[in-house]
Amino acid sequence: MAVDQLSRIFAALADPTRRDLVARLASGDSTVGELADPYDVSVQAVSKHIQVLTDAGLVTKRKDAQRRACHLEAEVFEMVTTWIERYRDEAQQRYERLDAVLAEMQHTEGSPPPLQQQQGAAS
Amino acid sequence: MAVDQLSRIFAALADPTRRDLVARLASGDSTVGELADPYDVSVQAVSKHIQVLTDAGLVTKRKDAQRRACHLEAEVFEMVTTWIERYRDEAQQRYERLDAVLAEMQHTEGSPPPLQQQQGAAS
DNA sequence: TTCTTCGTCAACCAATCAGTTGAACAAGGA
DNA sequence: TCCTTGTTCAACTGATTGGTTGACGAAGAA
Repeated sequence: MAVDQLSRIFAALADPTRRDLVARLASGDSTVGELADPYDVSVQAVSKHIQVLTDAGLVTKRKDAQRRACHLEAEVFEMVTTWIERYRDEAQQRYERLDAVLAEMQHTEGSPPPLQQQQGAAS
Repeated sequence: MAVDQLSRIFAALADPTRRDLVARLASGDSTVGELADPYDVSVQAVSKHIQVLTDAGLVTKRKDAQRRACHLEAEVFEMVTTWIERYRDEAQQRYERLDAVLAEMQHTEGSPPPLQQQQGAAS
């Protein structure tokens, strides 16, 4: 495999159609045809999207006559959250070490932090 | 290019080099030159990677003479974890419901479970 | 002033991607 | 058996991406 699984997962979730497929699969397994129905692209295009999700390990398929029942493998999400939380926590701890004023900024989500307060990089 | 921020974040993190940049920025702010140093690609290529991270809102830049101090905006990660946890939890709950359904179906063993019984909140 | 450093912009190239259409295949139903 | 349905495969197209090189602007150093 040329690309690691984490890259495939992120790349798979970077597409809004594929995120929508994941969202719908989270509420129940579906066949390719059912999944393709709401979109105004071809079934083949949706089949490709599902293949991308499958390659990333996010979806598995089960044979059901001619149909393919698609199932969301939600455990794979752990790889993403584990990766993110590692660096988010690291950055957060750096924040807290840096300045108590900055620590308060972390609670006010939504307001962009001013750059000036990040002086003195920890390098 | 009307791509939403969540798509830009996932796309930005889909590249191993960019994830490495994020990892390094998590432990401290750095200039573009410092960030570019370890890789054997051109500075321009790394500058582009940083621009992708900036467009996704993951990195901000602060002017420092000719240098640009890059800073990781770790709060943006919340968008990702929020999205993921929503569907992971949903799938997890469905899985538990499915377990109950399957347990009940073990009376009538012999036929594979039809898809319809795995739908939690479809209709 | 001129030189050097740092970073970005512009143009280009090869590879990948998301979509298309048409064909093939597998399985049930007539 | 043939026909229909569900899905994938193959080939193609246009857009995007990750890389390159060369040139440029901004700012400190000589």
